[in-house]
Amino acid sequence: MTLTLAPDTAPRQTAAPAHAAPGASVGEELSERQREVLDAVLKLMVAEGDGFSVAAVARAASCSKETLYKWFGDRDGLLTATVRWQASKVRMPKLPEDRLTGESLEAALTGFAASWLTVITGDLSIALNRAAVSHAGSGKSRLGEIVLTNGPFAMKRRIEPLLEAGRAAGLLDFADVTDAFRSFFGLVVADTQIRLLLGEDSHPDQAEIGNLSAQAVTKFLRLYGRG
Amino acid sequence: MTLTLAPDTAPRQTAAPAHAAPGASVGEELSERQREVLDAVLKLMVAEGDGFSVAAVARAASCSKETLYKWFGDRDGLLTATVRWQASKVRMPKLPEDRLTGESLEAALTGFAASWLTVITGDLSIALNRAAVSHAGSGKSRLGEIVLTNGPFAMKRRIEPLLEAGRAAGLLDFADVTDAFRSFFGLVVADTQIRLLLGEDSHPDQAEIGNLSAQAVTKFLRLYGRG
DNA sequence: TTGACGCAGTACCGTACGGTACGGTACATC
DNA sequence: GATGTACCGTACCGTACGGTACTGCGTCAA
Repeated sequence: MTLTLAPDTAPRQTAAPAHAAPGASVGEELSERQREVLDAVLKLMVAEGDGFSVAAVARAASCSKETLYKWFGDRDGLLTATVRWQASKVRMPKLPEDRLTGESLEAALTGFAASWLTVITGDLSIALNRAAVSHAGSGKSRLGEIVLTNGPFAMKRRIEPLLEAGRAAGLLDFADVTDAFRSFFGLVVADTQIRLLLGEDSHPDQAEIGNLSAQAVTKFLRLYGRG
Repeated sequence: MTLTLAPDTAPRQTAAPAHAAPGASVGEELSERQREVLDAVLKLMVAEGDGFSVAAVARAASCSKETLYKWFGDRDGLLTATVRWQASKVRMPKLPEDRLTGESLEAALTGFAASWLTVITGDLSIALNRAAVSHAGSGKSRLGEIVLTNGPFAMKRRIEPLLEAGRAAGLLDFADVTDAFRSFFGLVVADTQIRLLLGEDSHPDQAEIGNLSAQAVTKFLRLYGRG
């Protein structure tokens, strides 16, 4: 299921300049060529962090700076469109549709955990999170907000229904779903993300991610499972 | 207890230029005036992220740019010295010295949790972590490494002995101390740090931190406690 | 064929910043 | 009182970069 961004996009900031990022909201509104350009930006971000120049983007994407400014307004608009474009590509595992059982709940939780760990340990996610974190510092752009919306908040919104369903089915026991989510997030992510963001290069492979996920879910169920 | 940095400092990078950061290692080696300057830098980082200019530092600290360059080599040296200086100021709660009981273990863990949450939710920590994260991206300086050493790794080194002691006293049960630490970290920090780094301004106060810590420790003990 | 248009390529401009140099002052040492 | 040292304040330099303007080329429509 696609992570739709539109509903979270919030009121477009005060008096957006007329030239500002026509297709800055979702992938649908971007031309093929524009998506190519944004993919080039993504590559650059992975390779060099967000320290690249607009000229470098133009070079990498074989397009002119003028076009970049026409399409995206300014450097920030370009970054914002890039982050949105990437966010629109992220998928999450789907929820079980029929009646929950202990097994299907555990499998769904493990699927989420593994999917989440795979995303946040990816080079792309690391690069985007780094950019968002530094921009959040200088309060100049809304990258932080966007990543927050499509990162932790999106995960929360996706998982909480599953937890509620587990409770409704008598499989889970908790008073506060936010608290349960917090524990789930913590057990799954733990110190992995911050260590990667700070530059440790210990990317777990799929096997390790599988282990970590399974262990995290086991612990979660020991805390919140019923029976 | 002071967080000594020297042992973790590792081999000074290849062929350090002659002018490079004489007092860049620990607080002890900095003059009063230098510490004043670094405190000014800390203030600037909290206020503006790491986007400030060296000229701004000179202005804020009432000293000349030339002096800054003489003392710290270049802008990176200045940042590095600042991060080290701050790290040297952080204290952690001390371990119980006599025989561990269930109560003293729980109290010690809760103390650690609260202390850690207090640190990472502070404006200073957020600013420094942001700077470290962005520098880790462009691989130009060692800020990430330093923060990693004095952040997650320092916490791990401090807590693991406590966990081992708890196991030795028959109060805890785990096979892998690293795994136990991971769970502890996750339950305590959860999504708090990444949300703050991404710009959410929901700083918990001391009461909330107390609650979060107690709950985290309760869960941790439910997972790893014996009896 | 002509003209409008979109875009690549590039030259250009203003500015901000890292880093250096220099003049001036306070203080210490002989 | 002369000499040296440490430092502040500021002017200065080179450069890199954000952003704009202009030129030329291919495409498409009339």
